[in-house]
Amino acid sequence: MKTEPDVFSIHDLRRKGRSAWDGVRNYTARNFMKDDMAVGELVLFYHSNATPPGVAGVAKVCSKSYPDPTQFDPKSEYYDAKSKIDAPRWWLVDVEFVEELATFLPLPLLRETRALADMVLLRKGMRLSVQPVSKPHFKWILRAGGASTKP
DNA sequence: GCCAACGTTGGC
DNA sequence: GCCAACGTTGGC
Repeated sequence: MKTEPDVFSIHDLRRKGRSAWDGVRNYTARNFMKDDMAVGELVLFYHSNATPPGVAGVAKVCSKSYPDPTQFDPKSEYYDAKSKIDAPRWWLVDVEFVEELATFLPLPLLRETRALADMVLLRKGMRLSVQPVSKPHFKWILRAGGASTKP
């Protein structure tokens, strides 16, 4: 899951403990949250639009998917007038803090790592803010980042 | 700040 | 259903 650290960083998640992953307004990313993420599943926490960008930590899915409440709030920047209470367009999950990586893994390092050559994150033009990570890639990142989390 | 890549919108 | 125009993401 990608987030801009200026907006919401791994430290913000550690401080809050858990957070609703609201504001996602891309259908493909939404579908992953709505249909594919199970409670207890581990998540890589990626800092985008940072210098450098990279994987900063580990989180965990801690709710089933439910409609993103910000879509119904006219005062929210994520308000969607086309969304109806009985037919929500946008869904999310809650995530909880697991750990910050002992070693931040910057994007250039990931790019030069052969074991990650076919990682979704590294594909040309990939912009999805919620995307799948294969088990081998996940394990490599936990190990390289000095994580204590077991996959 | 630039711009490539991609997604969405809306006219037809 | 097509596709041009536009908006957004996000690395650099």
